[in-house]
Amino acid sequence: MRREELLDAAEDLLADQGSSALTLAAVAERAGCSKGGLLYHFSTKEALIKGMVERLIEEFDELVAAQGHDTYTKNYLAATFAAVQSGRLRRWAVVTGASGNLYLLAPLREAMARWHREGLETEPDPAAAQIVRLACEGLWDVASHDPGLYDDGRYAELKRGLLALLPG
Amino acid sequence: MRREELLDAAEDLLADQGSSALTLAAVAERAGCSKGGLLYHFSTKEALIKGMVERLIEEFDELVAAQGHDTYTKNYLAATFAAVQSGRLRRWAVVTGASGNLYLLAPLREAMARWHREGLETEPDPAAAQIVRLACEGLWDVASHDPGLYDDGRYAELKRGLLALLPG
DNA sequence: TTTACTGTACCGGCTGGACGGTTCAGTGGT
DNA sequence: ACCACTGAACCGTCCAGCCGGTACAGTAAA
Repeated sequence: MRREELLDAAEDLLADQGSSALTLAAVAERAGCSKGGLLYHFSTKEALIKGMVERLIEEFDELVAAQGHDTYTKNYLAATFAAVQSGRLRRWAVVTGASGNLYLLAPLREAMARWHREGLETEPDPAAAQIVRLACEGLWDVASHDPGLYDDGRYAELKRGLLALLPG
Repeated sequence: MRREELLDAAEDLLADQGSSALTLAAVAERAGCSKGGLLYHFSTKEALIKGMVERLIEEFDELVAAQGHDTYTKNYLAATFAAVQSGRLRRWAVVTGASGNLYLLAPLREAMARWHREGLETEPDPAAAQIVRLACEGLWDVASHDPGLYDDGRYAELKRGLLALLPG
């Protein structure tokens, strides 16, 4: 399926050249196909961006669900580290791609609202859970702007520190 | 001085219409002046964006310095809450404005790298300080995408919770 | 097993419009 | 006389979306 490769190409472009580099021609070239081929899969530029946003949300939700802990926060924590360390879910790239029109960003904002509320009140220590989730958010942000800040050892240490804040 | 108003207008536009709304004509109109007047102060669009980025960094650094705590992390925490709750420093808007060309974003990335390293190792509990700073980062992010998530009471509670993680 | 047809996937040239940036002759307050 | 603009005209570039075409795989009647 060429669709995924086109989304990857768009994210590549955003990640290493910024949002003004996201033109249909550039995406097509990066993916090794023609503009017409790109427009066959995504009939407008907006559709392409929507595609990136939806994929990001779906994949992260799946990643959270795939963790085997007993609270949403712990799963969220594990998923965040998995996403950030693998570098596969480039959230910042997608956000900047969608930042042109706010309604393209709306699904992501809704998802974020969900990620920071889901199951919060039923957790053993809601205040700690909230802090951990915010730190995860911050980690994602910092890691995309300053990739060299943490190495694997630092990540592991940080993860232990965050888990220690959570009861159980 | 019209300069500040022009920067405000640009941020307004970014905050409530997204980055593609940032055109010279739109900024001028929003600020209530002409395109010529805008170009009198900022001779190119890049200069305007650079202006926003520099102002954001300077104002936040001043805000941190203006707090009276005994560690950088505590000052950073207090400054973040002040910035987020007042809504005056619209970091997200500035970031999206600058996300078109990565070199415009570079000063902000350097500033972030600094904010997450400065004085970290000399603090009483570096691991806790790191978590608190990441949570601040996350708070800034979440607050800009989901402004309704926290009210004043929640902010106060969260701030107490974060301060409690720091020794002293 | 040839022919005719259908749908899918993809190509690439073209154009209309928007936008950044420039210039310049005013204007009004100080 | 100078600063801080105004307002409008203008230009060149860039780019999204359109559209006419191509290649090919499957399929099914004759």
